[in-house]
Amino acid sequence: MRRDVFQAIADPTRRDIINLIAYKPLNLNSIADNFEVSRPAISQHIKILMECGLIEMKKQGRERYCEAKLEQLHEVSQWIEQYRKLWADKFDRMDDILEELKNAPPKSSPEGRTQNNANKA
Amino acid sequence: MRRDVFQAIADPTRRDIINLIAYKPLNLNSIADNFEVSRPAISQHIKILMECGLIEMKKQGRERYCEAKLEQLHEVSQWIEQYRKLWADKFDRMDDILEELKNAPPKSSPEGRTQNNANKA
DNA sequence: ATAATAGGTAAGCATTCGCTTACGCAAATT
DNA sequence: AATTTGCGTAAGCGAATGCTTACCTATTAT
Repeated sequence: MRRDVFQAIADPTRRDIINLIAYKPLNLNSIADNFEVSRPAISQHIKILMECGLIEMKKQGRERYCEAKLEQLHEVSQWIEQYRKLWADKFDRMDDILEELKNAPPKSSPEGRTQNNANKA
Repeated sequence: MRRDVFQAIADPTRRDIINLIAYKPLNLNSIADNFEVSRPAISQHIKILMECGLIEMKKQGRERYCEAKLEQLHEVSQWIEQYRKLWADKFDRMDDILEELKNAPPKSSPEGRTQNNANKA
């Protein structure tokens, strides 16, 4: 039972769930109302999303509010980011921006980050 | 048989394959040499990566060189990007950059792109 | 021509996935 | 107290996944 963010967002229903609660937490039944599949199916998706940290549950009476905690997307983002220069300028200016980032001093970040240090291309 | 980029990069072996050939194309056996699993297993992974456009094959004699074509990662990147402001500043300055992008006029892009127009948060 | 090499693909198999129905329990309603 | 509502989870099932072995066709080497 692999459980990582890449796996979690591979399922379209789970991405839709994230879409749905990204900006406003919802309880489980409200989420399930937006889908064709059964409530238990949604419940299982939510469980997976929780297990890799993309969702947090706030218990409130008998309801469970699901709140998106998308920090973990960073892992995916980073993996893609390392290749961005191989394709990005076809779509946007992001690679220029990244170049700037590498050359400019950090703005508001203390220690503890070893970000753009190993870039071997 | 769903076949999309999210699904394709969900498998760690496939991500490793991409890693391996991102900067230098390799033929299939050379790729397979880097993994524990059998050559056919790798061949099947390559097939999947090809089917969603992340890899192209250049036939060269009896060898097939696999070349990474990572443009399709854009789809994943975009999906994540829309939520970046919900978490990014915990890790880097990207959200500031995105704000700048929205306010600044485009640098080297003509028409035909409707990028950062709908951002409802 | 024969053998070796590169690699595609089918068949089979164990495991995982996504879903359903069924059931259970706690909180809220009546 | 009894019922309803919200939700977790087990069991079961078909389909998909990832792997293997076996076999096949092309290209290259001898």
